[in-house]
Formats: sequence, C-alpha cells, structure tokens
Amino acid sequence: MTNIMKIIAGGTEGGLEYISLPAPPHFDISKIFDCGQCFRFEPFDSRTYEGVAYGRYLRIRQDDGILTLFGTNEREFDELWCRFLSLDEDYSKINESILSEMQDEKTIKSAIECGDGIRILRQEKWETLCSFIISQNNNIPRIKKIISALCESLGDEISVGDRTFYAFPSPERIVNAGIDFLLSLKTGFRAKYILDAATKFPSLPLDDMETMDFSQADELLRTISGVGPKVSSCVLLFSFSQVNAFPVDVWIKRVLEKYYSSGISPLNIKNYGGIAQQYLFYYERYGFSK
DNA sequence: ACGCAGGTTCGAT
DNA sequence: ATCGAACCTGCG
Repeated sequence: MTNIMKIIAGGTEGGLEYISLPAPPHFDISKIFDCGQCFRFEPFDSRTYEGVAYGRYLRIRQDDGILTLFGTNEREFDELWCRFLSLDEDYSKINESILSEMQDEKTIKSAIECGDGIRILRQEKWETLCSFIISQNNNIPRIKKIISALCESLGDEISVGDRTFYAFPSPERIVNAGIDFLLSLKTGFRAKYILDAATKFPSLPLDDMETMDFSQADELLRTISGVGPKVSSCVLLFSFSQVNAFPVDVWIKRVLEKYYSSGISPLNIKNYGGIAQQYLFYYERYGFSK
C-alpha cells in the first residue's frame, strides 16, 4: 500500500510517538467512530479517540484540518492505519457516484450532507465477525461490555504508558476457552454461534472474499451458525472492503419505509451501496431528520 | 413488571 | 417460501 497522505510532522509527546498529517476532506473522526461500525474505539477527549485494532494501539486527534496519530509512526501508518482509516479512498468521488446513481434524490442528498465525514473502516475480519454475532438482538452498551470482557480475559496485553489495553483474541483461543467460558461472559444464546464462528473462520478464503462478488462471500459467511443477512453484510462491509454490502437493520427498515416505499431505492445502488447505507443510517439515527 | 435492544434459528403452515 | 415464536441478559 502506497502512502498517499503526506506526513507533515512527527516526534514524541508524553512518551508516545506521533505523526501529523493534513486531514483530508470528508473525514470526521467523531462520525467514523460513532456511526456504529466499531465497538472498540472510545473518546479520549473532545477531539480525540483511542482504541486497539490489529493488535495495535492508536490514539487519533483531529483539529484545525490536522490529523495527529499517537502511538504509531510513519512506517506503521503506511502499513496499517492508512488503510484501516480508509485514507486511501476518494470520498468526493464516492459521494458523487452515489448521488448520481440516486438521481439527486432529496433524502440521500440530505443524508450525505448529514453524514459527510463518515469513512468505512477496514477492521480486522475475525474481530468484526465475532463482534457482530455478539451484537444480534442486543444493545450497544452491553455489546461493548461483552467484547471488552472477552478481550481482557483472552487477549494479549498492550501497555500504553501506565494503562493496559487488550488485543482481540484469536479464534483458536476462543475455541480453547470453550462454551462455558463464553456463557460466563453473558453472551447467552450467542455463545454457540461464537464457537461455531471461531471453529470455521480459519478455513475461510479470507483474501478471496474481498474480491469475489458480494453474494458469494455472503454465502460463505452464512455457513456459520448465527450469521444471517444482517451480520453477514455488516462484516463484509466493515472488514472485507465489500462496499456494496447493504446491511438492513431496524433503522434502515425505517428509512426504506419512510422515504423509499416507491420509486427509486438505495437497495438498487450498484457502486458504494454500503456507504450510502451508512449515510442513511446515520441520518435516521443520529441526524435531525424530521 | 414486562417490553425491548443494531437478528437468527427453528418449527409450523 | 413465508411467518411467528423463542432466545440470554440487563435496562427502563
């Protein structure tokens, strides 16, 4: 992956390495980490989020058109965070493409304005699969609680100053921990699903699933018990770069009924349908769309 | 108390 | 194919 972003500063602050770069247009960390795609990044202060992905800690601050990444360096940025944050994608082009396919329809237009700055992260595949299995028929605070308990119990420790973070545990560790362990985390009926996923995940053709058609990748994921259409499309969108995966949850159902009961529909978008879905979801759930 | 929360499975039509 | 109930749990 070639780094298309230009690092403008770097150094050490408070014992943490950091790098700075210009914030690109259509990039807003508060929307990125608060649009429901990610359960493990939390606010550090009003302009900063922090968390762990791919076994690495990251703190990211956005202000005055500058992005500062703490706990990392240029090499790791090029290898990991640039792609994780989708800084290699042209969201001007994506937004125009969506708007044009939707023929300037007014709801999608408002949704893009409202959700502008959201980027689809490229998260770790196993973590995303496991997290969205846990998310089913569950609420966000409890989802986060279960995931952090899972990481604290089985994940590798990551020290940052005097604080400790945890990597997401591998499928093998979860298989070894067993069903009773998963039940002790209050995962309930999802425990057997997590175990089935942990058993099957290592033999999936993970790289190929990024480039194959959505429907083929979807079919493979759905062989896992507990993975239905919603979980599968979330996982494919948030960690397999399947930008046409279009998760339909309760909020999107509302959107479809309210604005698209007849005529043009975002379900028929050919390119970047999943990104359109994120805008509509954010608009309906967090925007003031009345 | 009892319905519900970012769904899926299972069994009955 | 389609439909509804049941599912772990904790919160209001």
